[in-house]
Amino acid sequence: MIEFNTPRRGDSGQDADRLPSTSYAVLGMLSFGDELSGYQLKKRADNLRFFYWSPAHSQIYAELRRLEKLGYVTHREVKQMRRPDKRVYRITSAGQEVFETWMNEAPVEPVSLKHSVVLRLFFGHAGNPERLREVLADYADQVSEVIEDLRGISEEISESDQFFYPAVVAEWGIGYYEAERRAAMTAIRRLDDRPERAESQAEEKDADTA
Amino acid sequence: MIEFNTPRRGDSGQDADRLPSTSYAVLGMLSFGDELSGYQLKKRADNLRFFYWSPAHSQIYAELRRLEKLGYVTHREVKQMRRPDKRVYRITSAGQEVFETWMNEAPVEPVSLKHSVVLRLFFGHAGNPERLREVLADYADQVSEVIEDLRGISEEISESDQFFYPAVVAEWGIGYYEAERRAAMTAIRRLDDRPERAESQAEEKDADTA
DNA sequence: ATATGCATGTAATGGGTTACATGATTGT
DNA sequence: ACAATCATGTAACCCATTACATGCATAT
Repeated sequence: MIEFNTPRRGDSGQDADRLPSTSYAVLGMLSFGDELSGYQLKKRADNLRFFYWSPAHSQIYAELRRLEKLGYVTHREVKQMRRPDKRVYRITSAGQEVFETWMNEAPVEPVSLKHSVVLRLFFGHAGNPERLREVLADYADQVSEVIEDLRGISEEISESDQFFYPAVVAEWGIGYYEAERRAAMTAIRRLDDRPERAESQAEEKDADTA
Repeated sequence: MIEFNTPRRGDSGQDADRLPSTSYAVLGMLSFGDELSGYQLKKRADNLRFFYWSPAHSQIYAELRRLEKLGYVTHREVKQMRRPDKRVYRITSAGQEVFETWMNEAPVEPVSLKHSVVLRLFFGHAGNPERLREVLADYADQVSEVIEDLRGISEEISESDQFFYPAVVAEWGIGYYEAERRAAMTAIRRLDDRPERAESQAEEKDADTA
């Protein structure tokens, strides 16, 4: 019988597709066609930080080596006087192809998020309520700054059609962070409005009511 | 001379604080005081999935072993007839302490998110616009389902004061996912409204306009 | 019968970070 | 003079996932 013995990666040396998303992020940044060094790539990756975590520079270099081995990028040594040489990378047509395939065919994955502030809110019973309010307020402030940054970026880029997609993303980001700010503030209000079960005499912890 | 030779992890066998956030998630789930098996813990962790990724079960078991070695949890073997024994874990007072310290003292970190749909939107130039619209619509649908789930959970728990904090988190989640839905739909509208730069004659790709 | 849920774990591998390393240039 | 920026890379580690492994019980 012809049995499909679970075609998993590692079968034949180098497994064609199924790259980690970081690879696609790097490929994507090169998909505009210009040549970029690892250093520049890292800086560009930081622009994605609003909706995608930014890998460490060492990771970018590792990624580039991998992509080159797969034939998706090539590099060229650029000699510079009075500066260390740079190695600029360019996407190959094979790279363009796999990137487009990913764009069009990859399944729609849910966001993966690690929201440590909300995690702390969830476990609010175990902490100091005052401090929790501070944490939330602090978070709301941080978010406000991000919104300002995004508004700035949005204005800069929404003129030119060249940045059409990034502009749409910036708008998305603004909506997202505004929702975060609202949520944090609503949460604070909920904490304030809570009918406290020992208002004045406090000390619910290690007190009599064990 | 008393020199602080960079107290980094790995110095003295087991490094007091600075646990990964997953440890705190596990500790938090045990901070209610009940005994839980690794299996139950995994299921509880899945409830955090709306705002915190859920680790693999093997990771939970590994985490429990680590926490036990640190003295933050203890386990007890529970014999069951006609069923494999279970090992239930309980938080220790040392564990409660470090957890509370984390709750009150940990710095307010920004969310770390990997939004692959937005990543694809950002690189929209490299894909099929029709397909991108589909992806966005698909995402909006998935988000709608999450919202329904959250609404259900919210109604269930918002009665009892016992689930005060989780209820606040559920509300936050609803606000967040509603913003996501709106953002996805706004993005679709932007794509639709875009003044297409070659509407009828198409073929901007590998055509003459190189 | 077969699948699904309960329950626990190990092995292999991978993705990623932090710290270590080096070295020149430009700005303060 | 010192710090910051450009630029590239390695080593050590660790967090985490996937797959492998086992085995009983209940529901379909």
